[in-house]
Amino acid sequence: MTVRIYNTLHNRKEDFIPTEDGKVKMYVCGPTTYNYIHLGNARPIVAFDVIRRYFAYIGYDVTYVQNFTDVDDKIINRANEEGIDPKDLAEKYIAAYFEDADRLGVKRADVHPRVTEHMDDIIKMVQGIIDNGLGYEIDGDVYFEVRKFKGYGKLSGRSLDEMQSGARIAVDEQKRDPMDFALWKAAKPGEPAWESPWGMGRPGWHIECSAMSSKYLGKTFDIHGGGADLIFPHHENEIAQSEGCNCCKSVNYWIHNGFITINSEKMSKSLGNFFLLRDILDKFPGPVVRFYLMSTHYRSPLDFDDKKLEASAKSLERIWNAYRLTEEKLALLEKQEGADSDAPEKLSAITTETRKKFKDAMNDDFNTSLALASVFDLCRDVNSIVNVQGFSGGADTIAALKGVLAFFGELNEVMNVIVPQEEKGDDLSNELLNIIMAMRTKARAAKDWGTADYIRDELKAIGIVIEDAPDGPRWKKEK
RNA sequence: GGCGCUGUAGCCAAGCGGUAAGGCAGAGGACUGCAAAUCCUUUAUGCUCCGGUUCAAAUCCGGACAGCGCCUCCA
Repeated sequence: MTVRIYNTLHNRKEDFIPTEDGKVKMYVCGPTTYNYIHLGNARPIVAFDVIRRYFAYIGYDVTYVQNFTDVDDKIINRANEEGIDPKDLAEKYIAAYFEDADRLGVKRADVHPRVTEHMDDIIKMVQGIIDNGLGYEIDGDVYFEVRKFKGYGKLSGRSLDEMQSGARIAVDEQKRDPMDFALWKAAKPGEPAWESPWGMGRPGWHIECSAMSSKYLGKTFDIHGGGADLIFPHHENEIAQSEGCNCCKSVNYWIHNGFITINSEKMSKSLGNFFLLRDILDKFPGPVVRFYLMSTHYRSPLDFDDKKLEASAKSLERIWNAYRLTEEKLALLEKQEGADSDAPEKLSAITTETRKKFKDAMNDDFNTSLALASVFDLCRDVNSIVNVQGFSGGADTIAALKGVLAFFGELNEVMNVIVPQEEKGDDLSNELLNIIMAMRTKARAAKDWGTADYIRDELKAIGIVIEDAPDGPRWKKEK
């Protein structure tokens, strides 16, 4: 079965057909690095991380490019406020971006190009647009002439005339049309500037993505992603630039994620109702936040509050418990002799079925919510097989349990939250805990419930949870 | 004003014409010294409302109501 993708260009789901067999070339708009990223920024980062991981999982060779906008009005303003060099400011927040993304389990892109390192490519593209008769220069500024580009508006589904009637844009007198946008801006005093055929200046906002995507992925590539608020004008303009310069279709599939909302209102920097990702990550582990972001389809709005993250934490715990239970059962069985039952066949049937459901869900426009439902089904089935009283087994059962753990690992390649991260402490504290657990076991044997419960309560207070499982007591760290 | 999205149980959320997945919370039961974890059972004659098409609609069409987004920097 092929992957189906909701393509903003045609407002419908379409079969994914790569430009080159077996390969996926995708570009996602990255952050403007003038601040720490907020939760809303995290959504596309995770959504497209999952998409890219999924393509790799089903055998595609994926090239993933995500840019950093490191020259921009906001960066310059902010740097001026702080009295530092814009370059240093951008570097600081790029480093912070990677810290945040790492905590969310996001894989690095194959290339993270920066605007400041691609001035030649950008200038070349602006020149190409001018040479094709779609750009014009006035006093060091270069504009794209939208009226000259047939098909302007095809992504956002608007016509120039409709937009102008209700537009709230200030008309710049020197532009030929109010909708014309800047490809190159003449330098103002005190701003970073680069040499160009039109004098010192810097790129407009949109041209960077056109220049860098075609440089790394080719003139025509498969997937371009970003937030839904980028559809217009950013992505519309990208199409105009890329196709206006290269004279061929630039992107086959446009994918846009929905917004994170607070009380049903869009979370955004301009509204001021945003939460910094790192602040949330200080309250909830990365995998919990990642799971929360994947629990809703990427195109739907996702409302945020702490309660939802708490529910996500509990849901995730359920998956992790199933994994641990299997792990412990396996360890137990490896130490004792036993005979195989029908467990191996059942376990293998379950993984086969789950793998199919998981893929079907993901193939249908990356339906992570449905895909996770199949994982929960898997957990329930595995738990019920493994947790029966007196469950034992021989070589086949042991192999099947190993297979289940491997399957969790397989799913983890895509979701990256299925397998619990190792949370054991250092050797010394593990040894001490084992001694304490042994003391408690003695107390319980002597029916000294007071001591046993005291130990359990005190450990709970420092984040160690004791469970007296049928196979014996075990401990784990909370969350 | 133009374009577009959304409305499913207490909460979150799948579903895209064939008779309501999954998670959280709740109830009952098994297991347990008590818990925890786990399992079993249970929780929407109904999917904002009103019409229509169809043998069949949460799903398609029309209308109403409510909420939201883009059209301006924004993921």
